[in-house]
Amino acid sequence: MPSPFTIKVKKLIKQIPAGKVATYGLIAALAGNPRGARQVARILHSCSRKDNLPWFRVVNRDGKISLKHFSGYEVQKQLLEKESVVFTEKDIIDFSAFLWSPPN
DNA sequence: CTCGTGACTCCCG
DNA sequence: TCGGGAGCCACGA
Repeated sequence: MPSPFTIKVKKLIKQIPAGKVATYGLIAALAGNPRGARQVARILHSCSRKDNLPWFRVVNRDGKISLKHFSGYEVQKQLLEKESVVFTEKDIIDFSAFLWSPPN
């Protein structure tokens, strides 16, 4: 039985539409735990495997991919670009255009 | 039950 | 401006 926090995180992630991204901190805050950004990351890692979550739509607060090259970085970038998310030359996502705004 | 481990973030030199 | 250190807390072994 997963904690309520985990449940909410999963639901929120699933609500992110294609072509948009969210930050770990945002998801954590919406799930009721502003300090749980790391847990979001962990949940993504362990749960995306069985729940088919769009983990690639979550990036760190800089709008950058947290993964290291050749450890999923390239894959995530490709998946996002496929959904028309644009990266700058420094591999940063423009939040003013692609940050997901959660419904009330 | 206890312990180690992070796809993070904030704070301070 | 930039880098390092510490806090945070859920999950799996």
